[in-house]
Amino acid sequence: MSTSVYTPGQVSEETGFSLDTLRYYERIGLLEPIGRNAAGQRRFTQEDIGWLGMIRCLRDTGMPIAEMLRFAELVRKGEHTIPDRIALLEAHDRRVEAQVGNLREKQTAIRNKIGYYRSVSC
Amino acid sequence: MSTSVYTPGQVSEETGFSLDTLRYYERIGLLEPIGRNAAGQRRFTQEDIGWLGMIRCLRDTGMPIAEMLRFAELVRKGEHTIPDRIALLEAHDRRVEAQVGNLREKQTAIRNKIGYYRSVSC
DNA sequence: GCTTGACCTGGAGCCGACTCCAGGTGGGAT
DNA sequence: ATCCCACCTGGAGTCGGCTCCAGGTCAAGC
Repeated sequence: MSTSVYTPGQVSEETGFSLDTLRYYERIGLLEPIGRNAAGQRRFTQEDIGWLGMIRCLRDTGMPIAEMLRFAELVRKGEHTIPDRIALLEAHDRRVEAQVGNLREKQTAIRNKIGYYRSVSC
Repeated sequence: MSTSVYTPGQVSEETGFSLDTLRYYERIGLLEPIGRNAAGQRRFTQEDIGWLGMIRCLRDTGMPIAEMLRFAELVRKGEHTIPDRIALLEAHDRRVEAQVGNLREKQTAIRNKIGYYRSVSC
């Protein structure tokens, strides 16, 4: 089993994060220091990519970076923080739920507006 | 029928926009110039409040201010822009739909993660 | 053996959307 | 009368989250 690694370009391609964003995330500690080859270039592992997938989920659901940092720290501190991680993710899940609810509600209003415009213009 | 007006404080209370945000929106032209009393203080009409409700919907569903400005201009230009307004709102509605879909998808992943953590820690 | 292109660094810049500030005015309740 | 509080203005500041830049290093293909 080859311990395959990925170049920044490949990771950017795969995760949708820009090269700058990947470097930025490493700088602020959202990613642990990424491994390097002899020339000092980053080589991401499968695990890094998995973690970036998690980051992607949290970002896309509106979690601020500050909170993702807290989550990252919990992960680093080891297994005994799993209950805390669950709590954090559950709280976030509730916010996502609320977000969807709010979105749906506002969407209905927008659709009503469209309907109104249609009734006026026809 | 009294043409009732509202103070900035009341409008802020009712719409959830801060006083500064209300002034900001007027400055950038998202609100038309708000009426004033003798002392130069703003007095919002029911219509202003209705428009702010629309703004609230669009903001909360992620429309950038630049696009709300375009919409505001259409509204100002009169009835003949109604088809354009419909088009704009429909495009936005599609984005909202996509947003909800993405949110749901990511939420599922987060819930799976929670489930995984539970399976590990129990 | 040279070019090309992907990568490196530290630091500055940008963008959207507010938010705050200083210094000033006016009006209603006590 | 006086106090206080809500309001006013123009302009500066903040914040989150990237994004860009200059100047440099390697590696591989032609």
